[in-house]
Amino acid sequence: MSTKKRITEEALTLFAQKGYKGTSVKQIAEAVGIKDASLYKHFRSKQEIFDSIVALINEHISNLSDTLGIPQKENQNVEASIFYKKLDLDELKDISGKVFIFYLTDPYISKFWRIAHMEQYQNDQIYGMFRQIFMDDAITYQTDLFAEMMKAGILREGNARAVAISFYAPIFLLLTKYADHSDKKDDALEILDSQIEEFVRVYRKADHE
Amino acid sequence: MSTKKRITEEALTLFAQKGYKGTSVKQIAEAVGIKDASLYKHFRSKQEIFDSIVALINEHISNLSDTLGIPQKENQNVEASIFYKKLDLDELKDISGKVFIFYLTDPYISKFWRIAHMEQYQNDQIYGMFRQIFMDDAITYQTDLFAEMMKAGILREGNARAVAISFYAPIFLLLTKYADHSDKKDDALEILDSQIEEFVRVYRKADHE
DNA sequence: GTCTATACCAGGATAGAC
DNA sequence: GTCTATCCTGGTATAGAC
Repeated sequence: MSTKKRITEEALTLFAQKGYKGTSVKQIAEAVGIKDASLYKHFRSKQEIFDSIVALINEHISNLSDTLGIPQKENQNVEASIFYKKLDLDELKDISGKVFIFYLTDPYISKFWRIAHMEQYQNDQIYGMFRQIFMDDAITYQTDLFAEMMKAGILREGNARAVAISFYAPIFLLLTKYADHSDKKDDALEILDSQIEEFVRVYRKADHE
Repeated sequence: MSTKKRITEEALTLFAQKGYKGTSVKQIAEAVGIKDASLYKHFRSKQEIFDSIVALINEHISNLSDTLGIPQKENQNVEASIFYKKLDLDELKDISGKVFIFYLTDPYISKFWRIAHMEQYQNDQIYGMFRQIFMDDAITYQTDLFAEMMKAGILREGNARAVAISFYAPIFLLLTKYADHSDKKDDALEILDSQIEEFVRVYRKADHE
């Protein structure tokens, strides 16, 4: 791996542990195995290292949405997605658990989550990314999904957005609670399962039981 | 107000804006209207100022639970609380809105929320306080409340804890989203209302409609 | 209990040799 | 592209006069 890339990766780890201000360029350089002065041949400033992290995470997340088959942009055509058409409640349960565990254990996502929380009030860019990905996009996606499922007669009729928030908010809370404790992810999964069971119990249409 | 108290208050404001590392003792002193050196007659270190903030918030929150009539400790006797016995779903809606707005606008709570998010990975104490108050205690409280309401026949039978998380998690998500935007609190309230309406629609027992 | 002056150090960044 | 040496700034904290 190029030295430049290694600097970005090590900085990501350190910023996620101790925050931007809590990490010195010397520490980053040490982690890479060079002197701090050498680092300035690759980046012009500490801020520029941070910016490269933002770019790295953006890139990583773009790749993810391809892999997971989950649309990232809100203007994406929901009806066109195969994903939606065939998804029933059991699949919902299954895929939620997988996405949850993924978010909890993926090294980029979990570090991004930590940095976003620490730097949200100092850095508009990371704050915006966090809100878009983990709040706005996630809720929009679930809303569209549930609206489709209501149309398809899988889900009880209702306010799709409110239902989506009811479904997603517990996942968000669990991510907040366990983002830094992936060792306790079994506890988190147990709670998640009972949440989804409760959701299915309440929202599944009678004729699908 | 004593100078010592004023230092704590100004530091609370500044730490909530720019974080612990992002705030210098000079800035705190300026906000108070004294020189930074004078500050050391009241506190022996910057860390000690931070500790006084933790104490201040703890005190404030203790006072709150008296005012709001909401038990803070999990070992408190739930059945004994008058609050529980007479609460029906309309009251739930009403009190949730009030507590939500309070959390969003109370200067101590909102600043505590911000500091807790920024310093959670550097400071075990504030991290623990945040989790206890906004996660564990809140959920325990709601769980006991809903269990009582199920017994009383107000709420549909079910997994009280899962129902509690379904109810509380959207509030938590909204607090996260709007903690620093109390100007947009009307937007937040609107979403909150539709969440509670959806909750009531689903969980209210038929004979109570 | 407030001030001025100052010690001390760490962090970000640059210069220039190799 | 890495190193050593160095600069500069700003932050925490202390000393001592008033």
